Amino acid sequence: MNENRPTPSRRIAEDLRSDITSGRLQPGWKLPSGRELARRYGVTQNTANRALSILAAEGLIVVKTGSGTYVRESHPIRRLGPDRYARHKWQNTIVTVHADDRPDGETVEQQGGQTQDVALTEADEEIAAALGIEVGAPVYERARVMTRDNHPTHTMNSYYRREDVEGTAIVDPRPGIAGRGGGFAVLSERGLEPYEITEDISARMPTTEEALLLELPAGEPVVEVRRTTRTREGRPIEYARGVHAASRFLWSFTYPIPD
Amino acid sequence: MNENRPTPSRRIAEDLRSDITSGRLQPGWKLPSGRELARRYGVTQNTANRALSILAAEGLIVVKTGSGTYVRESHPIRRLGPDRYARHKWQNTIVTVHADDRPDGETVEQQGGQTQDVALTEADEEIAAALGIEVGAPVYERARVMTRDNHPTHTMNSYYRREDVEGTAIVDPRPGIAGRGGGFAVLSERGLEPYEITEDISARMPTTEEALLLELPAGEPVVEVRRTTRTREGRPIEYARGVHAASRFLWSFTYPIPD
DNA sequence: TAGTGGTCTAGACCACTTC
DNA sequence: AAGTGGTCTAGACCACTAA
Repeated sequence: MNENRPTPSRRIAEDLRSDITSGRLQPGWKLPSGRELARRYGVTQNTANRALSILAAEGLIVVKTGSGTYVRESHPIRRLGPDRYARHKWQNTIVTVHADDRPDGETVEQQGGQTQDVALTEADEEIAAALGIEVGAPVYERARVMTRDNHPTHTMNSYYRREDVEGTAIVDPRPGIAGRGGGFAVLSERGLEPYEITEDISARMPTTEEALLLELPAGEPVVEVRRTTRTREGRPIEYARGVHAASRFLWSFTYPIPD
Repeated sequence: MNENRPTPSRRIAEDLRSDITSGRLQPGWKLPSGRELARRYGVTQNTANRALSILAAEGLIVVKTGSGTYVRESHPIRRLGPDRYARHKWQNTIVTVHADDRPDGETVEQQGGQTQDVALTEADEEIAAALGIEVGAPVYERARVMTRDNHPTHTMNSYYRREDVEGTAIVDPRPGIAGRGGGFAVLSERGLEPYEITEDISARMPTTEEALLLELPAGEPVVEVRRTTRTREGRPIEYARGVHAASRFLWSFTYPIPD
């Protein structure tokens, strides 16, 4: 099947798409209803709906069932660079347990919140390789869901060797500890000062669970970030895996050209 | 509408999905046909097809019209890091014009090829900002489509200030010049040695044109890379914008934690 | 309660691939 | 020629939203 044979639904989608990209339909505006499009183009409602779902899969519109379909509004995009791990942001952090009376440094996450779950589990192959331990070895998992303006934006699951964090605030299941820098501060106190980070970045479509958890509209991919943190000696102290709603973030790296 | 109400099509999709993730259906294997599923589940072919298109949108299967649907096979993933720009890869490159008699250094791109289009055009806002010039100023655009095993993997459009590359091999429309390092070598000869790179990385669904050009299956997002190259003095000499098939690449960055 | 998107059945045809 | 995915009409019902 020629992927671009003009079928009625594709023609309708095309019209609407050009209305959107040209600005005739502004972000946030409501599109004609499926029944209205059906009437206008002399097709079935089913066919008109198909046109809408094409645009939804492209991420151009957002569907609010029962209400209508709307031109997608772009969120402000957060630029993520190495700075967000900067030492001065956690170096002098007093590790408190309650989110409310945290002194400062957490203005980084302003307007943001997070849930937290801590569990002792076993290292799978990926975690084991990253932390330099055996598969099945006990690791602490700190699972977080970050939110912004009351909507989830990304998850971040950190893994630590058991002996590295046993008894520390990291393992305290109460929320509040270790926003961005708390974990690093705790590790530092333990003599495991973070020195180097490796970030691996890739993108894919979300699983159904992720789509639900992150409230992703149809047509929104996710970016997967795998982060390994090591001491100056190269000893891995944290492995983290995060899933981000793609439209809300941008990763930025600046580096000198290597020899 | 509850996004997870179990409808017939979703139930079928769910069954197939678990067959795939569990390994009962191996990558490359053929799924039951729509008509067969319809018969098995007692639904319309239309409904069965809908189930398949759900999986396609998730990127789990690949559809070969007229032949069948198949469990998606994962490509080998290329890991992209700063090394690919390393000086030794282009420092001593003799800039030849024909791809065939290139001395070496291009083993980097083994099994790969590229098309090339050069044009003199006008800087849009984004390009102008990156290159530090006025909007509408003349820039050379070098548009490339990279292929691997005869399939396109990504595009890369580079932009240069006109005066920087006028008369150089970069502007020669014949293919062959400037695979990875050629452009850098030429700029170096002009006294504009690349020193620092900034890469901005984001992901989204492809436009219809991109999907066609990159032969993207349904449910494959793209990663957009914006690269700015500067001299030691901070003078921008190249701005490039690339679109990558997400499933074929991974970006990796290692850096010390900043202060 | 009226309007919205979402989904379904039943039946049909098209373009493509495979043999 | 048989089988495949893709799409369509016609008509129907459901769950949800908003007034």
